[in-house]
Amino acid sequence: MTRWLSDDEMRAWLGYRRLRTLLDLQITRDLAADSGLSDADYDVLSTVSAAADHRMRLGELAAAIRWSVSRLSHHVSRMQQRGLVTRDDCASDGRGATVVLTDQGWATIQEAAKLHVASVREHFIDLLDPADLAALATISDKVLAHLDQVTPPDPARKSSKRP
Amino acid sequence: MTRWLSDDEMRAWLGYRRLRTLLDLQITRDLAADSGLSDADYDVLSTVSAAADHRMRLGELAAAIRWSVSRLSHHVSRMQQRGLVTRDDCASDGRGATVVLTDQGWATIQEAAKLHVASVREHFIDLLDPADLAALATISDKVLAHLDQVTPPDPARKSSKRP
DNA sequence: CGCTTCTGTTTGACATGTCAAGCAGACTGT
DNA sequence: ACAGTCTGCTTGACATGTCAAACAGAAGCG
Repeated sequence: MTRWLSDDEMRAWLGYRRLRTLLDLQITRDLAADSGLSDADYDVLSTVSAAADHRMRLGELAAAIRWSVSRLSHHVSRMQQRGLVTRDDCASDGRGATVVLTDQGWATIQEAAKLHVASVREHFIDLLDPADLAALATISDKVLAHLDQVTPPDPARKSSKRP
Repeated sequence: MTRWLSDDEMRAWLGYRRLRTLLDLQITRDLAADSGLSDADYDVLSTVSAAADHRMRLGELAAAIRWSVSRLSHHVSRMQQRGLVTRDDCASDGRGATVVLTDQGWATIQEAAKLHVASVREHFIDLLDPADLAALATISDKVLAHLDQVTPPDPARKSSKRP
């Protein structure tokens, strides 16, 4: 009954799996060594720094980086301790919380971004030729299009399969 | 100074990043729903089940799935509680611990594997054509070859860069 | 208004991962 | 054989992630 993976399919799948494991490990390691940031920190800082005024509603931010709101709330508390961000009340909504980059946070992410790009180039992008990059983009487009259907990014989710 | 990513490079990198995030999420979700296993559980069970006699030294197992020994030790304890594996003394080395699949563990992984393959096909492999699969294998080969140099799989590691 | 319900966020309890000891059995050289 | 060291594993303290409950303000409605 089960359609097992052929050799080629297995090679692609295991390749992806191992790539994911080792590449992420390496990039995380570099990031920590170079800038003292975790991947999580980097995601938060880079996303907020791209927003107008370097500030963003907590919920929006969580959605942007696909985290649970609770995870973000905890993590922002920790980053706040370290002086990277601040929490601010939201003018238009009394319940709201706004995450704001501190000066230190801004300085940190600017420096980190440079080193991070270097790391990404060294361990990934610069190893690939244009055809590889194009193929990768194609692959992710295909898969992401499918996943967006299965689990809509935000509208009423009813998980078509696996109830 | 910094060589930022071009549009194409950025597309490939972000595509990979998002792919990794969402695909893993989906597959993890399926695995939990279908078989009550976490990714971690699956890695352990499938690796041990592939070994002779369904048993494996703790250290070897840790190396095979690229975990720290400590992580594995903790996790095996939890899986032991759930009746999926057992710990056994090692005949040839008094310090050694051997992880052994229980009957329940074996039954579980066999069932889980079927559903897992289906999930991998549905959300990934079956979405790609042979050219995509080949490209993916090429990409991971290139990157993994590089990473193996930077951080040797086990021999004396001296981390050439970033001291 | 005053109620009910909804929403955005926080919180606490608990699961899982990491790091640095701790420990006991194996190995080595004298 | 035995002191010193190495190895394989376990443990405990702590960091981070998840889930469900608790809240307070916003919204809709009689």
